[in-house]
Amino acid sequence: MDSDTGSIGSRSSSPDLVVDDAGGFFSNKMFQTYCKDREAAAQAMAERCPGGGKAKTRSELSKDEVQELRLKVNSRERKRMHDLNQAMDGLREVMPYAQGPSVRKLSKISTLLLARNYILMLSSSLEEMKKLVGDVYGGSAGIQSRTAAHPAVTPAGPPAAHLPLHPLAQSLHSLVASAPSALSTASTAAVPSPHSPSSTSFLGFHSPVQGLLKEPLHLTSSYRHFPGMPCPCALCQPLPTTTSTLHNLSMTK
DNA sequence: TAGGCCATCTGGTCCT
DNA sequence: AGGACCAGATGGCCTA
Repeated sequence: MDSDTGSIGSRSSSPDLVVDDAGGFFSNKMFQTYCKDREAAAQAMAERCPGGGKAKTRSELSKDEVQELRLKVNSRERKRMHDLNQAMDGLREVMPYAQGPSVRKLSKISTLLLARNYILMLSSSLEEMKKLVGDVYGGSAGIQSRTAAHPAVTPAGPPAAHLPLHPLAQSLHSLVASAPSALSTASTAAVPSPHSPSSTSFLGFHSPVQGLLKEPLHLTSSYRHFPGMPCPCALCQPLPTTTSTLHNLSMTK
């Protein structure tokens, strides 16, 4: 009857979720108020004739069969939403946003906006990095010879991953300090996120073409950048990288 | 208490 | 026909 064996709702505060015998998820109160007896009848019927027998049109279905069908559809929809929430959690995990028991989870809309902005910021940073690398290597001959040696790299420069981290971090720091504000200044258009105030530092900036790199980047107080000191912030880690470093960053409300 | 966020149910639509 | 997807409705929980 119920194929929903997915995870429990991702909502951090879902105290009234219970798992029924069939693996379905119901709110306690909804479960109580939502025709418990009818569900039992549907389950009993499902047990009696699990195969369903000959197909009937919907108008031919009995009340119990309609109810059973309804429960089945509900279960599928529930599973679909749980899968969606799982994907959303996966997205949250790779976001440069503090995670932990003391930190409220990003809302869905905040997660999506943050993800978009983060991607835009990374793209912008990558472009800037390419320019800087091009400047470092200077003459076109050098670049051409290197490019020939590494056919996969773009003429703009070798992949960032091939460079030592430190210069990269320095470049990023200078980039970050000099301008951008992809991550800051939540515009009035930003979705209000009262439950995750820190997220606003990443929300609401305009497209990189228009708004990126125009205002100082307001890193959270957790991301202090000191000259010569290794920096744990997300921006200073080689990309792509594991997200564990991001996970360890904690920002309390 | 209002507002935000969420899970769930439900009916409709589209696709296979 | 069945399933996936979507959007609206509803009600619960939490916070300012």
